[in-house]
Amino acid sequence: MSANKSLLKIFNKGVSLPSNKHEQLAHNIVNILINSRFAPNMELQSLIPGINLNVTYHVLSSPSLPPQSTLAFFHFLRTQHSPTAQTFDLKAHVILFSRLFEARKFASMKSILSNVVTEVGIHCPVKGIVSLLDECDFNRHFVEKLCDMLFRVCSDNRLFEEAFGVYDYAERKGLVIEERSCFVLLLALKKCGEMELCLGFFRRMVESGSLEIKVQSLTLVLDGLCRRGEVERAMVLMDETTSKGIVKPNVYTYNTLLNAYVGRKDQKGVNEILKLMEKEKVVRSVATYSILIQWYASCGDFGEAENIFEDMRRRNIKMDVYVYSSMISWNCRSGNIKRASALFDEMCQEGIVPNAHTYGALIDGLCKAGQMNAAEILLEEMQTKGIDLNIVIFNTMMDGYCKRGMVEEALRLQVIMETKGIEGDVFTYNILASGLCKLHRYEEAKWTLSTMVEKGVAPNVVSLTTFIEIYCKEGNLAQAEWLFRDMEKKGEVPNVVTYNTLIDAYSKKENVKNAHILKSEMVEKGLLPDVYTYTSLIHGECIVGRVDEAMKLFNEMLLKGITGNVATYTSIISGLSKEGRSDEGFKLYDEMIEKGLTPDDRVFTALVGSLHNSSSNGAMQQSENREQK
DNA sequence: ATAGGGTTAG
Repeated sequence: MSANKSLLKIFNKGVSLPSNKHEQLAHNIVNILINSRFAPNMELQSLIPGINLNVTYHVLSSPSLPPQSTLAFFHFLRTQHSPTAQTFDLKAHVILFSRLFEARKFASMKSILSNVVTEVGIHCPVKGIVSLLDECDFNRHFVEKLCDMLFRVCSDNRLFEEAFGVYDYAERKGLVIEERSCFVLLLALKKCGEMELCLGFFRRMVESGSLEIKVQSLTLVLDGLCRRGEVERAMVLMDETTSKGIVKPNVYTYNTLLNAYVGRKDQKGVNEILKLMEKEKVVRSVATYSILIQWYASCGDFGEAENIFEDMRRRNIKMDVYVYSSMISWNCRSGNIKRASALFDEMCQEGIVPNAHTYGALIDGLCKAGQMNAAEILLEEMQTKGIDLNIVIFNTMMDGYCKRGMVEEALRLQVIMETKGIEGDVFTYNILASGLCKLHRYEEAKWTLSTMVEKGVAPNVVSLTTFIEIYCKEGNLAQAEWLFRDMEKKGEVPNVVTYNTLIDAYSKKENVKNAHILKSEMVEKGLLPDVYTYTSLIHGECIVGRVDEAMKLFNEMLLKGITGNVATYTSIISGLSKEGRSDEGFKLYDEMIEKGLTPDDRVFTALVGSLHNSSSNGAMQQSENREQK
């Protein structure tokens, strides 16, 4: 009711006299609308040329017209083009909003507001609406609601400047923006990666004092910080807000922080959160257990991961598709495909429906184990169950084929994928290129990597490293080195693998000097040499006959806590054998067995060969003893 | 409303 009083006030402002004529026309229109049961008709259409803004204001604010008809009239104006005058503007919108507000038609209000805010034709719609609200003496509840809605619409449309403007206005006028709306802004800011703004706004929310901060808002901000690696800042923020009793963290909050610490392998942090949860008597959820499984599995402690899983059963925690997918994935990664498959069957029996992630994990496991037939069966099962094959599944299958040298099958899948309307991504092209490279089909590999650029897919470090690898394999180290340096100029950062690729190439070309230079360079850049770096260098030193240098590198590697793999031992044992140092060779062979590594033929050949060069017969004796075992 | 799961190069 009081909204109508205000309407007349707005209406009178800036209306040029005489308005009688306009008033009369408005009156006629209202009558036509009422008589036509509020549906615009031909008669109304004929009046269009006479309608101007003043007429519109009158019609929209007419108390005798029900809000539904006001809305109908508004839509009618939008679809008609007047040859003589503008028929509606921001002010008309605001009048309409006040009518819709009266009728509590909030959904219509919001959708029209959203159109206004995003419409290209209107200059500064948000500022315009705010100043209209400011100038006119509207019902306070209406202004508050419209501000809240405007704020939310701006947030939804990522118009952050405007949203802040509305918030400033509301704050100045003492109007309340709902917490839920603030949450929408926080969410949008986080999604856009605007974490500083997000955090800043959260602080404003806290400082406003008039808002009851919900735990969801806090958790969202903490998660945003954690995802940027700023767990410490997140912890400080949680301390600040919880110690003042502003908001109480729940299991989601703790899971967020726990997950962040797990992600950075921070044992102390993990323990701290678990302790806090216990202290605050926050009960662990399925997600908490899921994160703990991740924690133990990523530390390589699969036994403890299984224990957690069993513990969940004992505690009657309801399992879900996340826990099973994670367990399946970890079992696949640790090479236990049987267990992974059993878990898959088990979840189905328990009525937990596997989704694309679950299938993805198992298919990847099967592909990596070389069981392409089983993977194909699962792929078909997905289709019969109506689970959409996504690009990750296709990439996984393609990689499986490539790893087995079945590039044609991978290419066939690429075609199927494209006919399904899924365009290849950077993974697809990298997988195909490396598959071709493995088969020494370098021209096709290069062609694949060039095609991706034409298709608008930006190459990443992996693509460029593969390119470098191709040049290396072709024996064109100059071109490889050029691409490597050019990559840095382009702002792409070479990683450990990139360096390893070149180091390996130089080592194999017996240019150990350059290989060492690259190793120093990567260390300078803060990249940590890994088992591949050392293996390449050791191999390089061995083939140029500097076995002592190789041994030095080998010990340096162990000192850094890096364990050698089959290739490392093979290289060093071969190197020692060639020099006839069979005692040392056998010693390393034992070490290798102790570490659970399976030696391949090359190791045996080398060791047997070493005996011919060896002056020690003890070694021969040892070897015979071994064979008896 | 906020948290947890699957893919790539040596």
